[in-house]
Amino acid sequence: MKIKEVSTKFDIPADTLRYWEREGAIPPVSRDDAGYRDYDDEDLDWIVFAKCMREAGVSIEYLIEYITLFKQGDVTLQARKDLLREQLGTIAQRLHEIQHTYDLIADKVDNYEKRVEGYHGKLSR
Amino acid sequence: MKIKEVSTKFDIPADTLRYWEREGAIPPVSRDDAGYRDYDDEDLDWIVFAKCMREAGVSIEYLIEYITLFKQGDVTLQARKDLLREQLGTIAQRLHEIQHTYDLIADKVDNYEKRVEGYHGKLSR
DNA sequence: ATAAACCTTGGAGTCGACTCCAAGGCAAGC
DNA sequence: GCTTGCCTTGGAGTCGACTCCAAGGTTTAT
Repeated sequence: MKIKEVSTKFDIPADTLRYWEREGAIPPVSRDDAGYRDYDDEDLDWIVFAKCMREAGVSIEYLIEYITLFKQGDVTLQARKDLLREQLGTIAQRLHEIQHTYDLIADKVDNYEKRVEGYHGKLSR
Repeated sequence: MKIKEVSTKFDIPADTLRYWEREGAIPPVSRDDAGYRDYDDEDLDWIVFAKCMREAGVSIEYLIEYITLFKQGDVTLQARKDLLREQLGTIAQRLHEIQHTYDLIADKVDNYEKRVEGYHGKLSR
């Protein structure tokens, strides 16, 4: 799968895919004879992983750290687990914050609902 | 309440509080005789609102838009409601993305849990 | 009345994460 | 074999959101 297809499929700019790889936020991608990126299933899994993490607000730096450990093999299993667990905590917290904001705004919208009605009532009288 | 107290109370750098105000992401803050910011309850409410929104990933630009409408009074009630509702949608989406990532990582951690056990088992044999 | 600890503004600097070239190689259709 | 369209790299540029001065005013404690 060439870079443009991947870009379209996951809705991530090709430049960003290259950037992630350059930085080491995903492992090096397979290449064809011409030196073109040719993503296999494993590469795609990493893209999905990186995309999810980025959406959840995990920094590139964290991803790099994770990949660095990954490249060192099974010796780093524990370390990777710890890293992920730490992220899990951060994400849980973020989740609660956003949940909280969601409730707050939902409430505000409700209030506006009423006020807008009242306002129109006044105008039409 | 002076800026440093507010900064400590809400754990937001004073520079950021000034920045938000400069940009118009919150309305102008009350001042004392010396020209020092002296946050009243209403000002604090705006800080809380801005903080929540920022944590939920809402851009400064959106906040400015909201404040701009707010300053124009009741004529913009409907517009403000629409704006908030739009944000609500975006935040809901973000919430689901993060939830999804949370589940994914929780799963991954579980797997690591097992693999780490196996790894240790091998070593001690 | 002087030092320490606040505060002000305007403007410059930083940082993370892209995003956009330029210069050149490869590939498919006409 | 030439055009069109994709691909490569390295490096520069952008953008949002802070973050950090410098120069100067105020307040408080000693």
